[in-house]
Amino acid sequence: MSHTAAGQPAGTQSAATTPAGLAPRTQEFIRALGSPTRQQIMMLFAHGAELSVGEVAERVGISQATASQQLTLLRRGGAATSRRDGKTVLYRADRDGARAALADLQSYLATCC
Amino acid sequence: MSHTAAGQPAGTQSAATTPAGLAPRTQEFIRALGSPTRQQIMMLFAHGAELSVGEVAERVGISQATASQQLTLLRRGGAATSRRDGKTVLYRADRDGARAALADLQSYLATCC
DNA sequence: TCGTCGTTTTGTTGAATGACAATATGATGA
DNA sequence: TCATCATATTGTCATTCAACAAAACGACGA
Repeated sequence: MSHTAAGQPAGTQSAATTPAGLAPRTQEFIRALGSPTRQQIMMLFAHGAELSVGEVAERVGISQATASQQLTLLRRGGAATSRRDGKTVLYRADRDGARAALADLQSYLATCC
Repeated sequence: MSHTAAGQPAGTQSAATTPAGLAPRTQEFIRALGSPTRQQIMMLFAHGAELSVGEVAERVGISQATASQQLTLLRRGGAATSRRDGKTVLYRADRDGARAALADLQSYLATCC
């Protein structure tokens, strides 16, 4: 909604030819969301829901090990965050990461369309 | 193994009021952009540039067959469009497709963050 | 028509990925 | 401490994917 700030992809300052490309972390974000399974996982986080690794595994229908693995990828891609609550680890969508990636994507769209 | 649902009830298919998920075409869009090579190709389309399959192949450093293949995926994902100009086929970013995908992504973000 | 150029499709191969089981790590409570 | 539960890691296997070469398709010009 707000295309304020954000501006250029942080960390990429080559302004000579203006590659108008996506920031590396945005590319990783997109890459993280590029998997059907991980997309499915992200869907579970709608409405700010927080879910444990086991719950994600059960709902998606994958083993707990796989869920943990894929959640790690989502976290590294800036699409999800985690916090510990006792024995369990709760994951949810990464608000800031997603907004940053979307803003970058938007600015890219502005250059190519 | 508790089957306790901490968030949404099972059977999230019927989303009458809230989609709470990405549209299939948006998922395909993201999936299309999930490959580093295809991201690289999309970068070439900055500023509305139109390129032939051969030009894309040369700039990215892949064979022409591979370029054609990847461009097809981008087109199917709604990220690029093509038009024939004589013998060559020119590709460019799909303005409408990208905007639709971004809008969907944005609305999803509104629900999950 | 024929030949050529550009693109698409087909078939194949090596690398990356997703999935699982088994094991290790870490945290809580008795 | 020890036992147990939840998660993370390791090792392995099957599938998917990106890339190429070669053949098929399509469009122009001679």
